[in-house]
Amino acid sequence: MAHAIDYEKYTAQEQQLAVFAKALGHPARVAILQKLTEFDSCCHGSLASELPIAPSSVTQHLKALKNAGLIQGRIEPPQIKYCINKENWEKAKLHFSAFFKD
Amino acid sequence: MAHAIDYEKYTAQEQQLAVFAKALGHPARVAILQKLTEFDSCCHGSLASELPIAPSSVTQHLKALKNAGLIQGRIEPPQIKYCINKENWEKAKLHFSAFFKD
DNA sequence: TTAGTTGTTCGTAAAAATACGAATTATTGG
DNA sequence: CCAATAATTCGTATTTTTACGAACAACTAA
Repeated sequence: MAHAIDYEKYTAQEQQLAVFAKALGHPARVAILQKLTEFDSCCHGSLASELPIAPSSVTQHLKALKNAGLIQGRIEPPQIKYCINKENWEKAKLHFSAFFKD
Repeated sequence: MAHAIDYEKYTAQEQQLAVFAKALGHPARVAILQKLTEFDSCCHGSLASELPIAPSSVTQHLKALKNAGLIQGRIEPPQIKYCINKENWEKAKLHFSAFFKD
C-alpha cells in the first residue's frame, strides 16, 4: 500500500475535512449534491439524464458520495431514491465554515 | 486525454467549487492551509518539518495549492515565504458557504 | 412467463495523484 | 571561490481516479 494517502498521520479534523473536500472535488459530484439539496431526493436516472457522463459513471460518483457519508439511498420501487445525509451534511458544513473562519 | 475530468461540460460554479475542493482533498494540504492562516506566512522548511511526508512531497502539495489559486509565494532570502492568496481564499469561502446554504 | 425499466457490477484502459530519493539550482556566509 | 542552506526539479514506482460499455440483477407490468 505504498504511495497512498496515510490518513492516520494527520489529525482527526484534517482527515475529516479532507474526506469531505475530496468528495466535492469533482464537478459531477458537486452537481449531484446541488440537485439533491434542491429537489430533496432524486433517483439515479434523473441525475444521470442531466450529467454529461455514462450511467455507470454516475453510479461510481454516487458510491463515492455515499462512502464520504454525504448521501444515502433508499429503495422505493421501481427506483432508488438518493438524498442528502443531513447529519453528515451539517457536519461537513461546520467543518468548512470553521476552516474558513478567521 | 481520455478518462480525465472534462471540466468544460459543467457550469462555471461547479468547476470552480470542484477545483477548490480538490485542493482541500488531502490532509497535508489542509494542514498547510491551516498553518498559513494561523501564521500568516511560512517557508517550505517550517511546513515540511511538521508534516509526515518528504520535503519534495511538500513542494508538490504547495504547487497544487498554488495551481488552485489558494496560496502564493514570494522570495525572501534565504527562504521562500508562502502565504494565503486572500482574494481567492475569500472566493473559495463564498463558494463553499453558498454551496452549504439552504 | 415475458418483456421492459432501473440501476449496479465487472472488466478494462487511460490518466492523475501520491510519495520518495537523488540530483539540481540559487543564494548566502566564510 | 567554497561550503552550507533552502527549496525545487526530475525520474520513477505505486495507487487511485475517471470513464466507458457489456453483462447482470431486481422488480414491474402486461
